[in-house]
Amino acid sequence: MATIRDLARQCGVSVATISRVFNNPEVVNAETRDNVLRVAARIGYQPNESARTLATKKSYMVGLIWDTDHRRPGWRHPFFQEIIIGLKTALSERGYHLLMLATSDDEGSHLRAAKRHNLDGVVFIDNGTQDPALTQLAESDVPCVSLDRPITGPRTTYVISDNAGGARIAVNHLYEQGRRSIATIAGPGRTRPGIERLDGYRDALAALGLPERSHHVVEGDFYLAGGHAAMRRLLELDERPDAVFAAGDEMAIGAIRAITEAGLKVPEDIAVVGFDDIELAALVQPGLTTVAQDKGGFGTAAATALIAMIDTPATGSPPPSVLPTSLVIRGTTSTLPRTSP
Amino acid sequence: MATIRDLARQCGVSVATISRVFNNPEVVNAETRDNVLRVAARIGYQPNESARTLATKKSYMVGLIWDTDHRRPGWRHPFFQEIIIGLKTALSERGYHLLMLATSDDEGSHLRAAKRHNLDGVVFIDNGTQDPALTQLAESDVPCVSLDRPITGPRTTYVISDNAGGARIAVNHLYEQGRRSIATIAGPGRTRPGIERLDGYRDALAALGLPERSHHVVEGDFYLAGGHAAMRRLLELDERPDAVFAAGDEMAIGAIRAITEAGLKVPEDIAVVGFDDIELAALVQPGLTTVAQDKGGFGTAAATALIAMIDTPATGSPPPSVLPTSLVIRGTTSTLPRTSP
DNA sequence: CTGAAAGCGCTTACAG
DNA sequence: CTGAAAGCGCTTACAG
Repeated sequence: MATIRDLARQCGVSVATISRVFNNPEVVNAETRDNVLRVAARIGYQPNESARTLATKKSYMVGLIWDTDHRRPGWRHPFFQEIIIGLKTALSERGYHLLMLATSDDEGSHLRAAKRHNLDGVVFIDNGTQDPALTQLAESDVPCVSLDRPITGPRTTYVISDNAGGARIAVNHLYEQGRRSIATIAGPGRTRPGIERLDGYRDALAALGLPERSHHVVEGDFYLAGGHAAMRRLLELDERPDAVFAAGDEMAIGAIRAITEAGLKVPEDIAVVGFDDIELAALVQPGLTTVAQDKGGFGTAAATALIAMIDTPATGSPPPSVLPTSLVIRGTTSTLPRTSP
Repeated sequence: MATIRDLARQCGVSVATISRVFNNPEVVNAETRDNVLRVAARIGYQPNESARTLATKKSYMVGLIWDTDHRRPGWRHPFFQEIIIGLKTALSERGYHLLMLATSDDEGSHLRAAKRHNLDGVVFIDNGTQDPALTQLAESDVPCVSLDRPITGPRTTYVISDNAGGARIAVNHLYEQGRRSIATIAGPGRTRPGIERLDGYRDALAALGLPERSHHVVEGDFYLAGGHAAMRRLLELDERPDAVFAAGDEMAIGAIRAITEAGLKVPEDIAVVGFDDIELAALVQPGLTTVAQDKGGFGTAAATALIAMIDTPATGSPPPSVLPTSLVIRGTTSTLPRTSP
């Protein structure tokens, strides 16, 4: 590997000039600059990032904390792949790379890992726990962006979907389809999306003048089995709902299965709306009507917020990004002719 | 951040001794060592990775090249998430981190990016193209592991599933279920898995003494729509098959849809076996019998091969890893009572 | 077992 | 616009 010294020698200039050509080109004489660039290309010179980071304290690397512990199945969510890609793409447009941190790096101290590697920022995907290592990181001076979980700190913000708004859209849609007995399979009460989607459901019912029946609210776990179990409980009610808003697509699919097993039809007997718009939603039959989250938007918003904090040291914490959701209407709420794939 | 100099001062030793405590502990006096460790913990010292990398040329970082270009939908494959997690996990157990490289970093020269960042190795996920930047990297002295695509170089190896073996298992299983007219929806002929799975299908037919009918082989694209279209062609044949081996789960699901639309039943009229065992395979109804790939195994095998090359400079290219596949029997080939989720 | 010193490849005031 | 020099925080022969 050619070093800055080699290049300087070949160009007959000092290493300082070489450095300027790459970091502050407008300050060097055009002719010298062009020559340096030409020679650099010829001998394949490129600055060593470690040396650069050591000198500048800037690594152009953003850490990603993504807890993939087997014991917590949350990471299986098909969203993460799209979120990470969105993040990676948005970051790399600004010249940053993504460093995936080992889960229990440095005795679980993510902050230490961030310092060791001179990370310019960190983004973390909610792991559903109140991990003290994440809190410590959020409270530090390292720019942080949290996905899907509100968390605060001097240079910390978060990105989240408009969960309540999405839930309202879902309920309103069911109402427009003529449904008047709308139940919900909620997410776990300890998760932010679980809470907010339930709030939105309640708000929508109230706004529509529909009574809220406590037995029409059952809690699931965001997974298929939980949705299935929750639906069975709803089916046992005397006052059977004619529609269900499930706070997650997997639960919605579990619910549909329970409905079908009970000999009822979707959407004729019970209409179903999910939340997320996972790939599967379009593939099941009938297709699942659902509230789509802007997966790519998570990555873009996170990258934007992070880079704002990185580039402007004076910036404290930008306001959280609340991503709009949108309704995707498919077969589970509408009896229009089904389309072929 | 405390530096090695601070720590040395507080311990009353030289920086060389501090360095040894962390890199070569057995060579320093036990008492001194314990004291250094104690003080280090107290003041929160930890070595700066950039400085360390600059001095040693070893970054403990492995690059991941994962082409997520929108124009190529291949990256949507739900496998990648599991593969990446397996890789990350296996790597971090050995102290390595994963750096996700921007797709078109440095004018597409991944080799340059690897050099700049002092990467110890690189793994790349097949993007389905003959990317010259990948070839260049494979031919360099940088340890490389390719996933799902054979590629060679002085310090390059790859990990791939036993595609032909998996295809044979699938066909044999259909045979055991009494099927004698077994068609296949093959993967694209330009992809390695596509070719190998077709070979396995042919081998199995020959071994079973079944005739191979050319019109029973149709090519798909690994996606649902392709599987659907391919199946429609098979259904138009005079000699309709009683079983189909689809070289990918999404194609299998597309095929099932086509069969259902034609008013036929799975598995009664036509049994179906897929390949991959994506999450969806267990969620569709009836469940999809399929040849499971060892997703986690990709990551583990890649990490093992890479670290062997990194740790032993004398090592050339380890032999490729061929991961065993296994049959997962579900409803599309068996009419046993369906289980609830 | 330990220390002084050189070196890794950059950047950046400071002079000119 | 350019160069000499110090410095970023480590590691590692080389002596002792």
